[in-house]
Amino acid sequence: MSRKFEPDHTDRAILRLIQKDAALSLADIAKEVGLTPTPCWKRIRKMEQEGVITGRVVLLDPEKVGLGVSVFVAIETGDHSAAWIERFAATVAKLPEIVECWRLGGDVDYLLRVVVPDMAAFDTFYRRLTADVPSLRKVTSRFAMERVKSTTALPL
Amino acid sequence: MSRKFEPDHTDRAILRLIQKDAALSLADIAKEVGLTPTPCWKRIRKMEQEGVITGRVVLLDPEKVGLGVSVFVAIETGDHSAAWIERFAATVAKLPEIVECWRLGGDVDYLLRVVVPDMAAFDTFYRRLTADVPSLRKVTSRFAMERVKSTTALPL
DNA sequence: CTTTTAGTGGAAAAATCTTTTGCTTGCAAG
DNA sequence: CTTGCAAGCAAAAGATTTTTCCACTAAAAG
Repeated sequence: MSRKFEPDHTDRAILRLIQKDAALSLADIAKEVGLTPTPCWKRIRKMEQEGVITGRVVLLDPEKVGLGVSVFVAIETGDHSAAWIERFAATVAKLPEIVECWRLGGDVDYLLRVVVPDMAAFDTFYRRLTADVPSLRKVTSRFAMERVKSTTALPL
Repeated sequence: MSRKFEPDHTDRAILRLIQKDAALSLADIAKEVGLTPTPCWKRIRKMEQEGVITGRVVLLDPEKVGLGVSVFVAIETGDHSAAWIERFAATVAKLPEIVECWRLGGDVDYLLRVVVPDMAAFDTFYRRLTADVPSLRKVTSRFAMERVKSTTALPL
């Protein structure tokens, strides 16, 4: 499952470009990587089919849409059963404020990033989370003061 | 600076759609939100000009391109001077493995997410980071075992 | 040595999508 | 009233994407 794809130099050049700006026309991409639009398009289509490219999305300015508050929530659970994990995953999937959830190794079991309009909304979220998920041993919330860097572009 | 934009119901519907799939044609978006392509296009262009939409990007499967390891690095600094902060920010901007960097309130000063191919690469990164940045009081690295959820779509 | 086949690229045509233009309507300020 | 936006629609114009078909190369097969 999920066999690796071996992008060559040109594939990587294409990916580097469209990871930063997916609005580039094929003609522009082609010129940049030294090809014509057709082979460029074939490479991109192939990478989409192979699942290397998982999607094209629009990014928003959180402040501008009134969602300027990001909170990191570190969770330690007291229950590591499969049933608990499943339930937790379901809750995470259900709550749209949770934009990221990682299972970690070490002292912290899960790390979430939660996006809300303000502190009051976070409180509402927090109550819902702790009400929905049983056996939370320790929950630590840290508020983001500043987004120093944030990119969706992987270091290719 | 960065005045807020007040998207109406239709704007929000458009944003919800293209946050998930920016490859949708105007005709599809228009049909979905109950408009024709032209006003749809005008709304999108306006939101781009206003800075609500900050970009269009392609997302990749990290595993497929051999960047399956994400590490969260929590940093506590011993120096809170403006000079240190500036230097730290410069280093963060320079290192492409750092895909996210947040300044937090509370015990942890900064939280980074670092993307690398494997543990060895993380070690290389870690040495470079600690060599480049002075006055790090405490650095805690936590490895991601599983990406339970990860979306670029804000909860509109 | 050929011959074949798979892989990669290119030019041009076809199909589709984006962007512009011009017109219409509704509504509110004067 | 009527003037002046603001928002939407349809159709035309302009680009871009996608297809089709062909050429070239290198490596495997005969």
